[in-house]
Amino acid sequence: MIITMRDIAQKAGVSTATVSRVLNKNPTSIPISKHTREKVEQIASEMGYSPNVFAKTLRTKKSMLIGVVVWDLTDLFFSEILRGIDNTLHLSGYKMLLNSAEGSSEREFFCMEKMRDLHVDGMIILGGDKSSSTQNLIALNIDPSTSVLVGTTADISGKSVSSITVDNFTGGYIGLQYLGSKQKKQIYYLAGKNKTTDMIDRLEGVIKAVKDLGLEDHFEKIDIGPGEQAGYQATKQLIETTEVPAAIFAVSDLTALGAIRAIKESSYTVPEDIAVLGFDDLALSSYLHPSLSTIRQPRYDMGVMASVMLLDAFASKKNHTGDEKDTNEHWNYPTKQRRLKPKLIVREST
Amino acid sequence: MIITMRDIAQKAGVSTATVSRVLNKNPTSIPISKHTREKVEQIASEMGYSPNVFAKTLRTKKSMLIGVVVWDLTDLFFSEILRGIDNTLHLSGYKMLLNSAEGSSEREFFCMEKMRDLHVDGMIILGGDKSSSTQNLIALNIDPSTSVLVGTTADISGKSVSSITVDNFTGGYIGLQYLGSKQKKQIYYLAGKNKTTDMIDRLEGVIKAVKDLGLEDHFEKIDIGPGEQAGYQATKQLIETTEVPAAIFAVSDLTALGAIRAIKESSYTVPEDIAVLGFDDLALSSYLHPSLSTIRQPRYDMGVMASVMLLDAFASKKNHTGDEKDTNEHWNYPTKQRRLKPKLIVREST
DNA sequence: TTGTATGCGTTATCAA
DNA sequence: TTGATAACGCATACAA
Repeated sequence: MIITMRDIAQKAGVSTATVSRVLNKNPTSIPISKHTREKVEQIASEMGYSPNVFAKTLRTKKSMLIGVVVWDLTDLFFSEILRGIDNTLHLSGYKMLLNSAEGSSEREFFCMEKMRDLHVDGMIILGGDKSSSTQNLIALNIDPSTSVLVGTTADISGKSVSSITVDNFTGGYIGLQYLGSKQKKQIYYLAGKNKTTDMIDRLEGVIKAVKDLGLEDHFEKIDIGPGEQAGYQATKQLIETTEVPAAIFAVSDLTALGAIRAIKESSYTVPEDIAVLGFDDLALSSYLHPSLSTIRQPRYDMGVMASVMLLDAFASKKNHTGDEKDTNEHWNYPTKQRRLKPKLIVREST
Repeated sequence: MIITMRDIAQKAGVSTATVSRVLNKNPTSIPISKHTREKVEQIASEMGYSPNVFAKTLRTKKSMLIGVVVWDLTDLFFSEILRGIDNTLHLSGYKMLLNSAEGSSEREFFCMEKMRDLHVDGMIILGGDKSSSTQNLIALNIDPSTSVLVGTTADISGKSVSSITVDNFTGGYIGLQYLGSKQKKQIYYLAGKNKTTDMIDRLEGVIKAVKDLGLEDHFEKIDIGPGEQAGYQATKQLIETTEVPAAIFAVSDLTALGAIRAIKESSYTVPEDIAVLGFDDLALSSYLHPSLSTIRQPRYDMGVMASVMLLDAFASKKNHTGDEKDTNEHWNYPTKQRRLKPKLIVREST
C-alpha cells in the first residue's frame, strides 16, 4: 500500500493542500498553525509517507535529477571525479543519474538523449570526445546553461559552455621540463591521439617546454591509443631503437604502466636507463614498484566543482524572470571555465 | 518549448488518445488506420516530440528506472560489474540510477531510500555489508521480489533474496590448494575482516583445503582491512618473522598488490622467496611486473546476470494477477541464487 | 477505427 | 489560517 497525501489528509481531517504545505516547509511562507503542522507531520511519519517524485516533478517541472554521462566508467580516472560529484549533489538533495558512454560517441548521444527525456535538471559530461559532446549537446537541443563539461571545453554559437579542466598546458610543460632539465637525453612523449582539448593543450605545453629548453633534437612524439596495452606496445618498439639513458613522458598513468612493463621485460631498468613519468596520479600509481612519478590532477575537486557550478547555475537561473526573448540563437547566461592546476609528484620511476 | 501529445493531436486533427495509441505501438492491439498512424508519426518526429517520463510513470506506475547501489564506486572490482548491468539494462530500455554508498551502511540506507522514493522498478545492490543491506531492505520496506544482491546473499523472513555470487568457497579452496600442493611452505591467508558472505565462504574454502592437504601446521590466517595499504602493512610485519619460501594468499588483488610492494622493498623476491596469489583478477593485475596470479571472478557476467534476473522478475510478476493476499509477511515470488564459478589464473607471481 | 472523460499524486491559485 | 479545485502530460475504460 502506497501512502499519498490524500491518505494523510483524511486521517488528519484536513485538506491535501494543507498537507502539501506542511510537508514542504513553508514554500511561500504561508503561515500554518502549529497544531495542524504537528498533527500532519505526526501522521505522515506514522504512516511512512514518502512523496511521489513523479507527480511532484510533473507539477513543478523540477526533477531534482542530475544526468552524468561518463565517457568510460571503467576508466580509473573518472571514478574519483564521480565521487566528488555524488557527494556534492547528495548534500543538496539532488540525485545523480549515471550512464557510461562506453567510449563511443553514438552511445554518448544515446545516453544524453535518455537524460534529456528524463528531464534532468542539469547535465555533467565527463571527458567525452570534444567535438562529439558538443555536437550531441546541440543536436539534442540540450540547454547549455545547465550543462557542465569536465575534462574538455566547448563553444556553442560562439559562447563557451561551463567547464572544469585541468591546466593541461602547464601539466605538459612542467612534466617535460622536469624530465628535460636533469640531463641531455632522448625524451619520448607518448601522446594520446584522441581530440579532447585536454590532450591538445597538454601537447602544446610539452612542445613549448621542448622549445624553451632547446631540446628539439632530443624530443620525439609518438601517437598511440589509450590504455596500458598501447603504452606497452609502443615502448616495446621504442626500446629496440633507443639509446639509454632516455625518458618517457606518458599521456596517462595507465600508458606509463604499459611502458614500465615493456621496459622491465627488456634488459633496461627504471629509472636508471629509462625514466618514466605518468599523468593523472591514479591511486594505484603509488602502489607500484617502482612507484610512478606523475602529474597529479585534482580529480575529486573537479567533481565537486562541476557540481557546484551546476548548482550555481540553477540559482542564477531562478533570478531571471525567464521572459527575455527565447530566440534559441543567443542565450544570455553566465558560464564559467575553471581551470585547475596540476602538480608534479616525484616518486621512484624518474 | 516542450512538445506534448496535445500539440501533436491538434496539428494532426486527432485526439490525444489516438496519438497515445500510435506512439505506444499498439499497447492493447487496438487497430489504427494506416493513414492516421503515419500522419501522427510524421508530425511527432517533425516536432521533435519526446514523451514526458514523469507523466507516463505517474499514470502507469512503471518508472523504467533501476536503482543500483554500489558499496564503493572507486573499488575497481565493481566497475566491470556495472558495465554488465548498464549494457544489459540499456538494451531493454531501462535506465540505471547509480549511487555509491561510499563504504558506509548509513549512506547505503540513504541511497536505497532515495531509490525507493524515486519508485525504481527494481534494485541491484552491489557488495554491501551483508547484514546492513538486508536490514536496509527490510527497514525501507523495499520489495525483495524486485531486488537483486550481487556479491552477497540474504534471507528475509526465511526466504532468500535473489542474488548473484561467485562460488567463493571453491575460489578459496582452489587458491589454497594451488599454493599448498607445490611444496611444503608456510602459507598466509590475508583475510578481509568484513562480513560479506563472500568473505566468509572464501575463508571456509581455504580452511577446508588446509585440512584436506594436512597443512594445519603451515597455515596462518591474518585479518586485515581492505585495500592496498592494509596488505602492505600486514606483509611488512610478516616479513620480519617468516621463513622463506613462503606463500601469501590475499583476499583481493589490491591486497596482493600491497603484499608485493612490501616484499619488493625487502630483500626477498616474488615469486622465488614468497609467492603471492590474489583474488578478483582486476584488469591491472596483468599489467604488473611480476604479473599477478589470481582467482578470477567473472565480473562482467555477474552484472549481466543480475540485470537479467531482475528483468525476469518483472516478467514473472506480470503474470500474477496480484490479488493474492498481500500480508507482507509471506511473499510468494520466485527467487534465484546464481553462483558462478571462479577460475585460477596463473601468472608470474606464483 | 476514433473520441471523451477520468484519474495518477502533487502543487498553486483563488476564495473563504 | 485553511479548503476547493484546476492543471501538469499521459494512458485507458468506455462510448460512439
